[in-house]
Amino acid sequence: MARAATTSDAFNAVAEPRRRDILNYLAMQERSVSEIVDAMEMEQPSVSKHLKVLKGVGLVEVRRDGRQMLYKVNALAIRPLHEWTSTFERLWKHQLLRIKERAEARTT
Amino acid sequence: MARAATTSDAFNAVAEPRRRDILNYLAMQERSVSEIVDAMEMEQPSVSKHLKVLKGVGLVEVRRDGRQMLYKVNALAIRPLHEWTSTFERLWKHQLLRIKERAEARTT
DNA sequence: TTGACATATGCCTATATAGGAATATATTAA
DNA sequence: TTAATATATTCCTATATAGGCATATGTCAA
Repeated sequence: MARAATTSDAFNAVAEPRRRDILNYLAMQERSVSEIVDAMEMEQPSVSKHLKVLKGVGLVEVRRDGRQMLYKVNALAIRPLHEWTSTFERLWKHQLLRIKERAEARTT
Repeated sequence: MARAATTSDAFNAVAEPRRRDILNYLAMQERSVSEIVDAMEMEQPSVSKHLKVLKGVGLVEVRRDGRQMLYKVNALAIRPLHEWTSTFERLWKHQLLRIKERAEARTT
């Protein structure tokens, strides 16, 4: 079997760096496709395709404004990723604590 | 061009559900490959390959113990994902607040 | 209606897998 | 040394893109 589809879930969708770039850009405010194209320095069809994937997994929402399509982030769709990573927070804090302890042991 | 390599970074590595399963399992404690195979109900070569990818991006660490290889999570490698998602936390809290406000407005 | 502007979609190609099967490598016990 | 156990690697295949290019669709202005 091949790799999982990027459209399958938010984890796959944000695995693509350009899509994270787009989400970062949209985090500031709602933007039209052409604004994204200018900011990202990507081809317009490429941006439209990435936006389609992001929309497919609910990471962005769109509304039409005349000839323009205005996209914005749906941050709630990112929360599951945040929660998954949070389950490891206890572990890395423990790691950092041990690193700190070792550093102090050396200085003492 | 094709899709980015899963070995390129942690974002790509955790995009694969089976690899997240493995990380979740290892979060509890260090495990040998065969323990992972039994727990995940996957073929051994498949597990070894996923572990190789995880190791490649620093998400797990290994040590040998006789004939066994013991893998454990390197939680610090997950922190960048957590931090990236955190940049959207303000936004989804705002969303939730608005949802709550609307709900209250209806009941009032 | 026609032309221009803003986006989306279709087509094609190169590439990177995941999984299955078979096999190689490493380590320990007899 | 040899057999057995534990993992890793190789080979092969089906599949899912991302990006480039051309083109279709949608909307507004004249």
